[in-house]
Amino acid sequence: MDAPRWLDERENRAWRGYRRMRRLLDLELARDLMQDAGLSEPDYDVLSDLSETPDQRLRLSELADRMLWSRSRLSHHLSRMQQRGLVSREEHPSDGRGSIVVLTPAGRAAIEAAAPGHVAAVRRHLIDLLTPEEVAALGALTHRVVDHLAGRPATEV
Amino acid sequence: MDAPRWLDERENRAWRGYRRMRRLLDLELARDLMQDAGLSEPDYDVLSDLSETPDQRLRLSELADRMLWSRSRLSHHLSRMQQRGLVSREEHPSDGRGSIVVLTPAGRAAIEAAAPGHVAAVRRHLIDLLTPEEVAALGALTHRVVDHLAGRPATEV
DNA sequence: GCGAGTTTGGTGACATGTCAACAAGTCGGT
DNA sequence: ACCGACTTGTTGACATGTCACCAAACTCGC
Repeated sequence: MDAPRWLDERENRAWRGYRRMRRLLDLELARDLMQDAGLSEPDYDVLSDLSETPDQRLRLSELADRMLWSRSRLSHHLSRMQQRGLVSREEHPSDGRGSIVVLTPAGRAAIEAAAPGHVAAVRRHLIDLLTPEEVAALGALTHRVVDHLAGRPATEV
Repeated sequence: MDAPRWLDERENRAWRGYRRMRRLLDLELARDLMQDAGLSEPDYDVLSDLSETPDQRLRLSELADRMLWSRSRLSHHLSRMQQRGLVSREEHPSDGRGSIVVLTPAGRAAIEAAAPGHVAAVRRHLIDLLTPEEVAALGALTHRVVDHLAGRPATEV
C-alpha cells in the first residue's frame, strides 16, 4: 500500500467515463425495457438465457453460474417471475435436489416481444455510436478482463 | 420495430463482454473494498466526491446530480453513513430547504485509508490489463456515449 | 407582498439483492 | 450398506434502491 500509483490523466478519463457510462446506459436501457415490455433487466437476462437454450429449460445451478448470480438471488427472482407466469419449475428427473427452470409460453412471448426493442436500444445508445474499430477494441479488452477475473470466486491473491 | 437489425458477431462479442466485465469487475472491486476498508462502493463514491470538493461539503442536490443518484437514494444512504459517523448534515445558510453534507474527520480518514487499495485494485483488474491505446479508446468511447445520454432525464425520443 | 407553481429534502411502503443457515439429496471411501 | 463431506435449492432477516407522496421553503409575475 506504500506509494500508490495513482491514475494519470488518460487512465482517469477512461475509468470515470466507464463508470458514468455504466450508470447512464443502465438507467436508459432499464427504462426503455420497462416501458416497452414491462420487464426489468434481470427479467430480460433470465428469459434471454433460457430462450437460447435447446429445450428452453435449465437446471437452476447451471443458470445461476451462467448469469454470475448467487443461487439465492436466482431462487428469489424466479419465485417472482413464476408468480407472473414467465417461468415455471420442474423437478430434476434423476437428481432429487435439483430444480429445472422452464420458460413458459408467456415467458417466450415476453422475450420475443421485448428483444427487438432492446437490441435497438443497445444499438442506439452504444453500438451505433462506436466505430467498427472501437467495437472490436471493446470486445477484446472486456474479454481480457473477464478472463483475468474468471475463476476468482473467493479470496485469492 | 420491423425487421430488427440484430447484433453481428463482433458487436455481440463486445456487448456480452461488456456486461460480463461489468458484473465481474463490480463483484471484485466491491469485495476488495469491503474487506480492506469496510466500505461499500456507494460509500466510497460518496466519500470520494465529497473529499474532492473544496470545503469537503456539498449541497445534497448537488451531490446527487454529480453522482447521478436520486435525491431519495442519497438521503437514505446519507442517513446510514451519518449513523456510522462518516458524514454529517448541516443547514444551508441562506436556503432554508437546503441540506449540506459534510465529510467528518472519520469520513476523511476512511477515504484516505481506502483510496490507495482501491486504486490499486482498479489498476490490477482493469487498467494495467489494457494497452495505452485501449485506455485511450475506452476513454473516448465512454465519453461519447455519456455525451449522447446526458440530459435525457425522462421520456424522450 | 401574495399566491400559484416549483424545488428541496425527507419518509414509508415496497422491490430487489445479500448473507447465513438449513433440510434434503448425492457422492465416495471403506 | 453406511457415514461423513459436499452440493443443491430454499428461506428469513436484513441491507439497499425505487417510487410516490409530502411539508417546508423558495421564485416570480402580478
